[in-house]
Amino acid sequence: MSMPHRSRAERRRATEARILASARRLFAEKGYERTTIRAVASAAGVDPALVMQYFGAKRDLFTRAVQAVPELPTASDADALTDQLLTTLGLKLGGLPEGVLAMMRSMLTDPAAADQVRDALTRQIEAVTAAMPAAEDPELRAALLVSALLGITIGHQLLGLPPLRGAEADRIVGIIRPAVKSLTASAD
Amino acid sequence: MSMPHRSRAERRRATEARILASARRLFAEKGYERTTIRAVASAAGVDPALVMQYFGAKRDLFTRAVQAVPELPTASDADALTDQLLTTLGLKLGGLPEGVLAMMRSMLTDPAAADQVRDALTRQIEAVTAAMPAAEDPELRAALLVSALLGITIGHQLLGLPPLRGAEADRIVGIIRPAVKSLTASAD
DNA sequence: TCAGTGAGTCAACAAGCGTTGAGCGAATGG
DNA sequence: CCATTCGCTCAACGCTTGTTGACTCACTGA
Repeated sequence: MSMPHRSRAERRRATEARILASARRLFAEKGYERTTIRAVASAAGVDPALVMQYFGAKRDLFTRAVQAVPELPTASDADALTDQLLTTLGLKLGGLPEGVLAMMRSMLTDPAAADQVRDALTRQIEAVTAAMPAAEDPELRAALLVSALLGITIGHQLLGLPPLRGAEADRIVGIIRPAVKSLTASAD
Repeated sequence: MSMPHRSRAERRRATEARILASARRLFAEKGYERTTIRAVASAAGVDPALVMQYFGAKRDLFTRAVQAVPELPTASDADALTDQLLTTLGLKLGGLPEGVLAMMRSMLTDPAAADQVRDALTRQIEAVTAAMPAAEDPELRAALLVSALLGITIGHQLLGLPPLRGAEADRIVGIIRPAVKSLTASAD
């Protein structure tokens, strides 16, 4: 059934990956505080002490579990910007990676996660500001736009708001896109 | 200096109120899990056991601390609806009550808080849906609208996103209101 | 074959948590 | 003035948590 004989290094990397995957899943599901090392270990079929041995401390495990997907290239025109926003916040391409969900889940109750999200969103806001034609208050408008999309992501992926829960991403994007475009354009 | 002689009942109600206020502040600041009974008691200048004696259990204290402000009357026309939405999500009238902030702070990591927020938002969504002219997908549009405003509230009150942090509510409302109105109207 | 490495387990620690029951001491009311 | 109530504290409980050090034992490489 299983792979017959793997080298020690292979097995080690496999267990480490299994632990990391369990950690990501649980962090995304329950957040930092309510996820215990014991639960991660048990989900990975391993002793709690091994988790510490491989990752050092719970905080380090969390850091490893949520370390960001590579930054998207800065969009130049409004259409590309819209797509970038929708993708970054997981409204396209079948949801967000579990690590990002874990970070979002913990951002309101864990200061470290809050800092990380704040930084990421600030970068997004700067990109949107730069790509925005000379409207009044471009920074504020960009921040409001990004926050609004964040809220939709939360309602959809983290809170499971009934009408959003069942809706496919395409229908959501279909409704949002024109609104986003009208906000990034200079007209109000 | 202080009130000279208060009755026993008065003093008791005063301490109970002090405990509840401390609980609200800490729950709003740190969320359910990271707020300890000991911290609440210490902030209220009181022994932890007294908190239990007055409120029964930590969960009950939380319930008391976040019990909702009275529901707003359902708006009939689009303008009133917009105002109601902006007010409910704390974007008008100088921020949200601390109990609501506490509920929001905990909604991603505490299942009970999540349920309560989901219910409150669902009611809001139903109100918006009902008040919306016959557009396509009114429920989905309403849910997206409410989620977007929720996101703005989070970015503003809970995350403290730099460009939103300094902005007064009036400027934010000034930018949002036309967008909300254009979304609640039937045109897309 | 055999010392040695290293993956993984076991048992325990200290700290912090929610929660409890007994007790103190001042205000109360007759 | 005395017995009682009651707001409040004290000290401790049982439990869970992150974390650690010693141990086991299968596999490695010479």
